[in-house]
Amino acid sequence: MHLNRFSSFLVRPSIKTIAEQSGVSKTTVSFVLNGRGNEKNISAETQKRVLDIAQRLNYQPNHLARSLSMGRSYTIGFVVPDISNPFFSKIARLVEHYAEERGYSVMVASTDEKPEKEQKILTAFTNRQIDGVIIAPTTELVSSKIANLPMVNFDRNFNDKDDNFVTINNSETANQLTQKLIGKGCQKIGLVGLSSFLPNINERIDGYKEALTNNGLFINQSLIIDVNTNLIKQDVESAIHQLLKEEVDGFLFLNNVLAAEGIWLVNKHYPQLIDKIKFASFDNLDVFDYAKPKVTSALQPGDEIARNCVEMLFKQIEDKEQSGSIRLSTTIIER
Amino acid sequence: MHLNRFSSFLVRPSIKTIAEQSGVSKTTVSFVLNGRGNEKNISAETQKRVLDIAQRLNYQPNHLARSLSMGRSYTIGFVVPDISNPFFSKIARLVEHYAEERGYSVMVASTDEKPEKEQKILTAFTNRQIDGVIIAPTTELVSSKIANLPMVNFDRNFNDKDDNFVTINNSETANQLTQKLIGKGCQKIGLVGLSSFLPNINERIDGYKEALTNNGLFINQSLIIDVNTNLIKQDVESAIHQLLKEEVDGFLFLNNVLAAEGIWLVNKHYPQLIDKIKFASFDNLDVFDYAKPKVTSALQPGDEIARNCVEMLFKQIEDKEQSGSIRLSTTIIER
DNA sequence: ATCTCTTAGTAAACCGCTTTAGTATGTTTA
DNA sequence: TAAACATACTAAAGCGGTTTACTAAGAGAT
Repeated sequence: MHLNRFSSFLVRPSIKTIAEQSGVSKTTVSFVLNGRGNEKNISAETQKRVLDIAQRLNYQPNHLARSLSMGRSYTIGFVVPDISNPFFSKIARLVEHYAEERGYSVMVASTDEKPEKEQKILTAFTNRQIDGVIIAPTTELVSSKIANLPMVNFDRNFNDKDDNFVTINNSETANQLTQKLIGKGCQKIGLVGLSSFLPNINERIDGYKEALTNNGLFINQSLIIDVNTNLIKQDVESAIHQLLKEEVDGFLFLNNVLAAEGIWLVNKHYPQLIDKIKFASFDNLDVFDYAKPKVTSALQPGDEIARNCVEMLFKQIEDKEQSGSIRLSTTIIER
Repeated sequence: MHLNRFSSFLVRPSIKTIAEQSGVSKTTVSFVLNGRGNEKNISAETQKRVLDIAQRLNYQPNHLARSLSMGRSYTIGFVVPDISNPFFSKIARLVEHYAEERGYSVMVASTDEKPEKEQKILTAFTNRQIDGVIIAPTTELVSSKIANLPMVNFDRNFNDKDDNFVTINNSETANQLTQKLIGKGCQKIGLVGLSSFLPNINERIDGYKEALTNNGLFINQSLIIDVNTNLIKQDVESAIHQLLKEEVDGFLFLNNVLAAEGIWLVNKHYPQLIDKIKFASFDNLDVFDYAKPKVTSALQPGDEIARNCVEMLFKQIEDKEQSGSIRLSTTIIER
């Protein structure tokens, strides 16, 4: 055994310490501290004695030992492509909040949209015995499914079965955003998306196409651009140039990162066009509130997403019950 | 013992399983799997046999058991006021990255600037036996210091001794930002800050005052406003009204949240003034790049902050060595 | 022929908790 | 007056690892 960091001058009290000092067995101490004293017929005096001593020693349970013994760590994982993306960090905050309410802690990690990194993270987390994971996956997660880890997907999903999945009405939202642009007079709308192999992104593209068709506009494949996640800066830049060469009069960005980057580039390279072109974006950003140009955006219900994810996960962990999928509505913010 | 989630149909192999299947003791398996086979005189054949079987069974170590035994969890905590604040979430991402490089996982939590919540989080984390914590504290953390948990402070610090602390040159940066505003013709600069009991905030205020004095401008206390963290929206709104009543021609915001809120409000209530007033903000926001009005901001070196925090923490954890404080430089981005 | 070294391992304690299957004593009930 | 029951507790195994202190067998040195 290694020395732990307390042993040199201060030993963290364990239930053994309490047991010795109160003259009862470890078993009794464990029962009392877990509030099972009455159920287990421990007399009131003994219970009081144990509790007093625990308090006096400022006893804190070793959660690791507890977890090892119970096969439950009361810790969940939150795995996303990039925790510094405001969309994800807002949800992280809320997940943390709802998890804490139930005594769970949260480990986070970013996958960078890389399947190998995702796999590594999931392995590290399951080895740490997390009880479940909330994830915006980058790939199919087959091997973790096999390991039978309770899991809730959000934002995207690769399973054929729409199990344990929290998402938004992607195609409808894209349809509405496109409709707004058309309503503002746009006739030629460029779409800047990414990772079009992601189901949620595909739905967004479908919504966009639907809106065009409904309004008698052409679907022009050269106006639909798929950016490489690993080359966002460069790819968005060439997308902007290309689309403006095609003389688009509106942009639909499929997420906040693309929108922020794209708008910045239009500002930089084509300031004369900035007032003539309309912008719409999936995901809201706080700054859209005051920044120019005005951007029409789709606000995802972060709080509901987080709450549903946590609830679904706990349903799996605690009740061994699977959930179906939930599709939440976005709020279109017109500016 | 509870059944763990595998037991119904699939038992996770343990070193015991490997030991049985390879006909050696648990001890030997442990040595081999930890790469100490040669050191411990385990023959090459035995090592190969053990490793092969481990691989075939797809053995994954139970990190909890390991941690319990070793008194080390290879997990650290990252505790900030609000993980959804981009300043913190960016650092979180980097901390996660540097921690992962060394095989550590990261638990995060938000304190909401509330000391009781901070204390609860720290208790939950230490009970989970984290090896150390990187924290932007809201209070003095006396009790955790007593528990002897390796800890690195960043952004702010309440200890008299400047130990294990990563920060930026607050007063110099505030001075420079103020100077920039003056250089743009401002004569009456309103300061919107918060939590002025925080040492780092105080330094920023000092820098602001210094710049005024150096330029022969008056320090007017009624232009220095302290916002209540729990009432940011309301307080910033009244601050803006009050300062504009005083006819300020420049704003210095002491962090990104205040800046975003303040600029939005000026835009909303005083659009006619937006081009006449100059804005400067501590912390950069991506949107400052393209948003109007132009904001001069101080970019904190997130990567260096994160790297230094992680390094300092590991110095404490692994080498039992304390570090002094590091003060990093910001980059002023003029717009 | 004995002593010492090296090689190749292993038994068992331990980390701190939970839980099962008891025990011992007194109290009812038939 | 023995059997059944309730009360108040406990010993010990187990979770899955790590580590210390040994053992047993063969090789080399004296």
